[in-house]
Parts: sequence; C-alpha cells; structure tokens
Amino acid sequence: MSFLRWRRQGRRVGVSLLFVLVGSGLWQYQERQHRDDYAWMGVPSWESLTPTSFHRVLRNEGYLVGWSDVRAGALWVSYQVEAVDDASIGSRPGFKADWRTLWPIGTDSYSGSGYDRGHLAPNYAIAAVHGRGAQVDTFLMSNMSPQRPNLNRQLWQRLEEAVMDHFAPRYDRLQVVTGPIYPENFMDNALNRVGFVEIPEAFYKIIVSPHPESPRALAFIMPQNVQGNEPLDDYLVSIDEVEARTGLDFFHELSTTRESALEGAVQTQGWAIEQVANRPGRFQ
DNA sequence: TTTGGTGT
Repeated sequence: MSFLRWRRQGRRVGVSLLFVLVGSGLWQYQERQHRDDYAWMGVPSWESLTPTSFHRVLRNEGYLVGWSDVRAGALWVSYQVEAVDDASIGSRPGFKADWRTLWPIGTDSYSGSGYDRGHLAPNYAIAAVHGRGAQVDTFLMSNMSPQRPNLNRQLWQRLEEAVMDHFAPRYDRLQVVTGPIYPENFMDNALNRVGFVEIPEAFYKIIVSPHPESPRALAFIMPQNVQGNEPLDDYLVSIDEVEARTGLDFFHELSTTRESALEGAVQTQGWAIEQVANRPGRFQ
C-alpha cells in the first residue's frame, strides 16, 4: 500500500470516527432529554447493584419502563400527567407482545392463571394526556404485571381514577412512578410465575407534585389480596418505605436535604385525600 | 365505562 493511499484511508477512518462520536453524542443528548421529560429528578436507580434490581430502560411514547430480565417484569414505570378538559379517549387497543423483553411473553400468557394483565402505566391517563400512540404503547405486555382481579379492577382502579380526577387538577403537573413489589428473599418467590413473569406480592405508586422549591409527594403500597373497597389512605407509606421494599432509589438527583424531606415521612397536606379515599370504584 | 377475563 502506498503512503498516499494509507493516508487517505486514515482520513476516512478519522471521518467515520468523528461521525460515530457526534452521532452517539447526539443520541445520548436526546436520550437524556427524553428521560428528563418523563422522569423528574432522574429515572429510578438501584441502591445497590444486585441481579434483582438491575434493569434496562425501555422507551415508549408517553412513559418509560425499567425492565428486569431476572423478574421478567418491569420494576418501575415513569410518566407525567396533567388535568385534561376532554375525558374521552379512543377504544382499547389490543394487547401486544414486546420483543425488546427477549422473554416470549404473549398476549395469552396470563390466561387461566387467575391473574389480570394489570397495566402499570395506565391506559386512560396516558391516552388522555399523551394521545393515541402512547395509549397503544400501554398495551405492550412489558407494561403488564400479574394483578389479582379485586386489586386491579377495584382498589387500584380507584387510585388511578383519583390521580386524574382529583390529584392532577390540584396541581399543574404530576410525576408518577409505579411498579411491583416482590418478597424480600428472591428464592422464596423465584418459581411463583405466570408463564415467565414473576408474580409480585404488592404494588406501589408514587405521585409527586414536582414544584422546584417545595415538591410534595404521596406514596402507596397495596397488596395483592384486597377486597377492593378499602379506603385509599389505609395504604399510604413514605417513599423511604417504597425504597426499602423495592431496593430502588427514587428522584436521586434531588439534593440530600430535599430528598430526605420529601421521602422520609407520610405528608398528606395539600392533597385532600380524604375527599377521594372512599369514592367507590366503577366496576363493582 | 378511566378495569379486566371468559367463551364464542
């Protein structure tokens, strides 16, 4: 190879490298922007890196998913909502498999199990706020978690309705993080699955009014076995409690003082939860 | 039906 040709090739490699660097820089920038739009103060991270807390972030229209390959389920979903004027949404799209999970989780994987395909990012709220494309994405099987019918159709539904009809109108915008809770010892529950999907023992939902100066938050943990007509405020917990049960660290970009103020205790002032705590469900 | 499954 002549010296000139070698130099030309070198330049080509240099240009290609430049493209890769600029391209991946842009991609990372956009990824960062996207995450900021959907996850106030950072996507949930693990408090210590264990096989059960490791997750990959799946991007969808309207919400993000933290997917665990070990659980074959989501550890969290993150999205934002605001009050909407028009309550009507499109009809329910069909459930869809999600090839990104690698696990073969089909739309019929839950049938006959006694568990519902419970939405983590909810159909109604995502559709009403983020549109039809986002609504379709909520029916990905990666957004489903095995949920007992009495929880999914009643207590959990009442909580999701309270988010849109009662909490969202009180503030400009809400950040919601929600997901499953598994037994403390992985081996105790490792084989308790619907198909490949591990069955949680409870679910959490964190609702934040992301005011820069004085953020406010509510957190709930609801177990699988409920009647469905219980008062919502029976299930209030601190965010610290959710972190202890999940091994996740929420809103880690907050300063230490802000984080402990927001997460250390149950603080219901401003939410008027007593007005919705006993509102009946739509599907008795 | 702002949630779903079952059976056709």
